[in-house]
Amino acid sequence: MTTANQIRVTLPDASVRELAEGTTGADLAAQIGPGLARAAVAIKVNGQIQDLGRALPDGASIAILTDRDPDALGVLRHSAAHILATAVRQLYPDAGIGFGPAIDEGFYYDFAVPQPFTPEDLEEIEEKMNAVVASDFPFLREVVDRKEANRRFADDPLKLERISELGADETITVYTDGPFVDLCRGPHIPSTGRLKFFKLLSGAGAYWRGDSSRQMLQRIYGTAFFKKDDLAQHLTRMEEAKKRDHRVVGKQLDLFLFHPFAPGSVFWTERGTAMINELNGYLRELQRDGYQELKTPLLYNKALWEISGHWGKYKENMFLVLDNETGEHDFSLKPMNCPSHYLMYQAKKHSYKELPLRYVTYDVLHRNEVSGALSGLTRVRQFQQDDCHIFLMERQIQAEVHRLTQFILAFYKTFGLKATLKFATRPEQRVGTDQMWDEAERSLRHALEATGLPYELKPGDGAFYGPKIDFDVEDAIGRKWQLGTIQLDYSNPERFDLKYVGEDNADHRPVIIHRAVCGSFERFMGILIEHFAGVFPLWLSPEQVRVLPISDAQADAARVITLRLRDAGLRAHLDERNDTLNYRIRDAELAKVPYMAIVGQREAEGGTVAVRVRGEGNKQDIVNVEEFSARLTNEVKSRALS
RNA sequence: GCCACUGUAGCUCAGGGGUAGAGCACUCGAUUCGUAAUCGAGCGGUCGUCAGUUCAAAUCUGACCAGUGGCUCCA
Repeated sequence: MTTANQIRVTLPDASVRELAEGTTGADLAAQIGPGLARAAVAIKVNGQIQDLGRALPDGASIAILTDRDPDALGVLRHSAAHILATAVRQLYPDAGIGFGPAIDEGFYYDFAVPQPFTPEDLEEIEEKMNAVVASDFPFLREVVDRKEANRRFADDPLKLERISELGADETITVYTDGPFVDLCRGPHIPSTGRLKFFKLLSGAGAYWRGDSSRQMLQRIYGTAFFKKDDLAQHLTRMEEAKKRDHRVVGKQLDLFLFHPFAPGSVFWTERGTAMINELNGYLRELQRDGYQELKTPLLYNKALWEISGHWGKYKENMFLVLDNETGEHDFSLKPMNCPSHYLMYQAKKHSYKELPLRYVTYDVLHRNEVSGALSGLTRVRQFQQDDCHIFLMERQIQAEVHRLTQFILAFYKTFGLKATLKFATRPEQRVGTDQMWDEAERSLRHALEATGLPYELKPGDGAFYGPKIDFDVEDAIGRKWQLGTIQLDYSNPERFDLKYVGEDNADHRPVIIHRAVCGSFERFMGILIEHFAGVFPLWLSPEQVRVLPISDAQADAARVITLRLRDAGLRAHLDERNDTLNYRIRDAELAKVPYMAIVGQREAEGGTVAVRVRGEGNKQDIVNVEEFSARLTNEVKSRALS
């Protein structure tokens, strides 16, 4: 039993400590050791992160967070945002204060100011932040009542709006660091001096509350770390990401281009087209068995979209086409394949024996994205999905989801992409009854759990017609991309009155699964370019071999070799330009060509080539042409990563 | 669509109120070369588009178009 004025807390190693009532996290850290006292950033009390300065409650299980704890980084960054606001308020005393959270890669803060911040402003603000850090102001937490909160933020309508939305039972807290007071739930680092390594990165406009009908605030992005090296590494990684940006690499390697006459639509060069065809070929190969590939129209009468519901919900995103006979925009380019597959399904009577019936289509889709949303290959107006719709019976869902999940994960593995699964449930904007959603979510979740794979829950993130499993992949430099999806749909079978004849000779309603693996070829290509930084595996390389005669005397021999490699199905090119061998080797290395076949006097006479492997420098390997060709075709076939 | 920034030869970029410059690429010539840039010469743009200010605009202003970073949205 604890005596009066004593409390007991449990530490992570399960040991129990008796402390004087009123002991704070900082006191406890100091009791345990001076090293910990210095390293402590915040404290976890019953799983909740709190300030070190708060008194510990009796009976709590606690853990002191040091700068090595990932949770502590969020605290640091959130405090960095406050320090940013502190600096901005000193330089711009009238600036309104929006939100300033920690985010994955750093932090931001939104300000209501009459003029956007310039890069020079950011430098000045950063300097001011350094002064705030040097002052080492403590972060002071205060609990205030609503009246007091309104009084303190009387001059800031953004904060007043936020206060007015807080529930009656919510504790209102404010944090003060030196001259700056902010409405904030915390927690924070003990004092501003703990922020050592940070950098402001950019300014940008951002709507208040993320609502495009509200005022535009000026957001400042920055990042912060506990260790100097971590910050340096992060900045280096940003540089690296910039270098492998698919728009840069795509130009260097001559894969695709854009033109102002077709904003948001890709022109694939010969080399880029070769890659797209490889991707598509691989998908076709994987779906040789059990799938039916279809081609369907691109242009549809609006009657179809009225049934599908897109005319109401999605019209702004559709390219409408004028019908000269009616003078109306009665037609539209399809923004998705689903309805065309339903029409194909409807066209015949189906037996339960055919199910699951898998339709796959690579048709071109058009979505009229707002101009500001377009971005390289990742967001375009015209694209191709590897779109598959599966019509099946409810009792087949589990096996099918299992099959699809394995399929998708195996596909990503070919590229060395690691995937994580997310389960997304009903969104606010949706069609269908709650009962239908209960049913759909239960089946999909059950099927997902039966795969035994770990997954993350994303409530409210489902499609408007059903819950889904999303596949996020992580690329070579640790960035995440949402790619594949498995969506369960009980709604469209109703809308389109889809049926199959059961064993009982009666009509039944199938369920639909929507499935994509790449998402879109365009975006997937963008991701692959950045993932591989242009150094593609052989099977995917736009140019697989470059044949280099050492001098004109070997030009004929080299030409014959090139043709033999092409006959073997390899993308081989001859570089017989009148330039030095060194020059042409450099050129091929920069073009990331996986193999160079160099032909000199000796090779021409011996029916061999001197093989140079991309990135491996001068390591001569003299190989018979047939052997070389076979080696490469095998490597292509295996789709090996390197 | 909204906020900001950017838009000069095929590419990367410099310049900047008096009608444009570099490197690479390209063409030609010389060189015929053994594993990451041979030498020389030449071609090439009216400075995103359209207006306006000015004696004079690529340079200043405005609108529009496109791109970039964000917001919104999303494959």
